[in-house]
Order: sequence, then structure tokens, then C-alpha cells
Amino acid sequence: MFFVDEFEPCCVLTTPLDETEAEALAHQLKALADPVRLRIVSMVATSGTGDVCACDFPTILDRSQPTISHHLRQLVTAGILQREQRGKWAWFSLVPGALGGVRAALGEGAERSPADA
Amino acid sequence: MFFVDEFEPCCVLTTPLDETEAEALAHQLKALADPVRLRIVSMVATSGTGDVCACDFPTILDRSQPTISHHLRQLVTAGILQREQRGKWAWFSLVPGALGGVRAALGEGAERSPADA
DNA sequence: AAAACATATTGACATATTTCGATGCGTATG
DNA sequence: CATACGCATCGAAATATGTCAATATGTTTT
Repeated sequence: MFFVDEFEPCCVLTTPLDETEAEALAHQLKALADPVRLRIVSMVATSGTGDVCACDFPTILDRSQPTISHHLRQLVTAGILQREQRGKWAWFSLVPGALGGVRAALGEGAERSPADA
Repeated sequence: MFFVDEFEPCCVLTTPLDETEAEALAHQLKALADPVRLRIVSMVATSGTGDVCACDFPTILDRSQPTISHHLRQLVTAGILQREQRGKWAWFSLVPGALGGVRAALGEGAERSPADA
């Protein structure tokens, strides 16, 4: 009722975001708002094991290894992906609940306003 | 005008996005991934009537009138907001279902992958 | 039709982003 | 321990983005 949860103080549909809240959410959305990064997240989310080796991305996504590394870092920094070193390979998996948190911030579970039919 | 695609063919959690799908979703997310635009959407979504006059934004958001106009155009182009002229004022409201579509593309309703607890 | 007002567009600038080649750093293997 | 391999970082280039002042466009009122 009074506290939705620890660090999702409100959502777009319940109360007008203040500048700080808007910046935090914008940071997460920005991390997702790129075709290469979306495909990385999607590959990780749909992999049978839940994780993908960084070594797979350059070929499949047709980007250089430094470019992939750059995108992976953004996703990790934003709290979307987590990194695990296995031997000389880096494997990436979804941070549990991260995507759900973004969806919640966009109003999942909140009741619709008059115009959001 | 713009398109509100009826075809949300899949989501990030069900099948790896191809380049075209990723670009379409990235475009919508990019429209939301800015603090000023998030606050605009939030103000519209939480306004009692469901719409807000463009004239209110420059003062509240502390941005020039052209800057606000620029952000409003991006939100309309992305299919998040719709515009209605009333006399000499422009009023903006949520496109019904638009935010829900973004949430759905991010996996709302889809079953979680092994790592998405 | 002229004046007044709300919004859009243009032009310009500073910053951010995406990308890659070259290089550096760790880890494993011969 | 030297080499190869995977990934990160650096430096640089092209493009995109956020912003505002000036100006244009459109609507209402006088």
C-alpha cells in the first residue's frame, strides 16, 4: 500500500516522476534502447541455459569485438546483465528481476489512467 | 502520421529478436529513454483528465518551448502520445495501449527464462 | 486585417553515442 | 615461460541527440 518495494518508488502511471526518478529510469531504458543491446538481451533471455558466451556475439550480431564489449558493459552497468568469468570466457546472464523492474516502472500492475484503455 | 503496429510478433523473452524487430522496439524505447520525455509521459498518464496542454510543460520541466515541442514530436512519432488541437492549444494524451505494448515487448505475460526469477 | 498568442520549424552548438583499429591485460596451453 | 586466445580499454571518426534563440505558422480576438 504505502511501499511498493525498496527501490522502485513509483511508476510512470501513478505519480508524476520527479527529475531524479526520471533520470534513473531513463538510464535503464537507454541501456535497452539500442538494437544490438536488445538482441543481446534477447539472446541471453531465450538461451536454454540462461547464459551466453561473449564470444558468440560478434559473429551473430555482425559487430566488432570491441563494439560488443562496449554494449555488454552498458548492460552490466545498467543492472540488466551480470557477468561471470569461466576460464578465459565471459558468460552473461539476466539479472533476476531486472526486466521486470523496468516493466513495473512503465506501469505493469498499476491501474490505467483514463486514456490508457 | 505514425504507426501503432498491431503486430507485436514476439517479445524479448520468447525468441531472439532479429534486426528489424530490435530496431522497431529500440525506436519506442529510445522515445521513452529521456528524463524530460518520461516526465511528460508521466504527467499525461497521471493527469485526472488524461490529457495535458503543451503550454504547461515549459514552466514545470524548465525547458524552452522549442525543446518541449521537440520532445513532444518524438513521443508522437513513436506512437506513445497523440496530439489534439483545441483552439490555439495543443493537448496531448497517451495512445491507448502504447505503454502496454512496450511492456509486452519486454516480456510482460511471457514466461520467464531460467535466470529471470 | 491586424494584433496577440500558442506552437512548430530552422539553424547552430555542445555533448553523447556507436563504431572500429590498435593495443593492453589475464588466463590457459604447449 | 612463451605463445595463443578471449576480452577490455584507448583513441579517433561519424553520426545522433538535447538544447536554445530566432523565426515561421496557425488560430483567435479586436
